[in-house]
Amino acid sequence: MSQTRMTKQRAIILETLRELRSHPTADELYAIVKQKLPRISLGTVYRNLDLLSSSGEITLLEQAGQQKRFDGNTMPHHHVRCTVCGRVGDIFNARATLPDMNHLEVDHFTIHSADITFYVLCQDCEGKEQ
Amino acid sequence: MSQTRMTKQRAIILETLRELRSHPTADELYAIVKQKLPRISLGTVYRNLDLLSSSGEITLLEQAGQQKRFDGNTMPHHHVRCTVCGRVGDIFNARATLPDMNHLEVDHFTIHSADITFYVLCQDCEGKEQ
DNA sequence: TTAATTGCAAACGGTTTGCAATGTT
DNA sequence: AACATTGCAAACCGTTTGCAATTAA
Repeated sequence: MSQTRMTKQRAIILETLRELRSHPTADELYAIVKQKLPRISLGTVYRNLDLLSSSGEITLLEQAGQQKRFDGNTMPHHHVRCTVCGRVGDIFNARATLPDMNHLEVDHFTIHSADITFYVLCQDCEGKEQ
Repeated sequence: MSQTRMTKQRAIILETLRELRSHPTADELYAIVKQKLPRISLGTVYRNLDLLSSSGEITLLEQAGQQKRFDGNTMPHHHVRCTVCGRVGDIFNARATLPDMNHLEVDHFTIHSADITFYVLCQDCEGKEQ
């Protein structure tokens, strides 16, 4: 189990991200942080974002950055996605009652569509855990 | 407005994806399609998946493949994402009543967490439409 | 015949990584 | 002193694209 050390870079990355209302990409955050630490590198930003999201101090949105996946079934349905291997399954008959999310008004936005993804640990990956 | 032509490649890609229960990545689909059309290229698979999802015949899951975005706020909340520019906003107080999706049982899966993303056209992008 | 589509290979862009130097504990 | 972290640059990998040849309409 390796220790983690609080570097100036890590502190400023975390502080900057917390202050922002936006949900920046790594390079957007890099541009902002660079104003305070002109010598910081993009690699350091990536490494810290990685570390901070593993420890739960920040969140990586919607599994973005993963490979594209395609679905031949265009009927409206939801998905389960394994947090370990990334595989995706369908949810047609949710036992839980889910509202119809389409054409809903949420805050001041008119929703075009909604995507609900349930994150689970699939049986294969559960078997491989120790 | 350009015509679209039904090529053997396009037909087999669509047919193969529809038959599959999985939600394959482009390279997984390529490997399967290649058994029927040994000379097909990965580029053709990408081009057709792109075309078929623009026309609504298939679906691209969860905006996967886009850049990673990070959120400094770890309080549970949902998101709106602009389908054009990709920018993401927070939904803390949905007017609509949304169920608590965490620690729910859906089908035979135990849900660890759920991510609801509402897809909208943001005001900036709405202004730029003709 | 026209122009959409293909296979190929090179380019692209976001992310990761190896390494020697630096900084935290 | 030990070793986690950094800056830098190169590598990586999924995806896109330019081009000449092919093929659907």
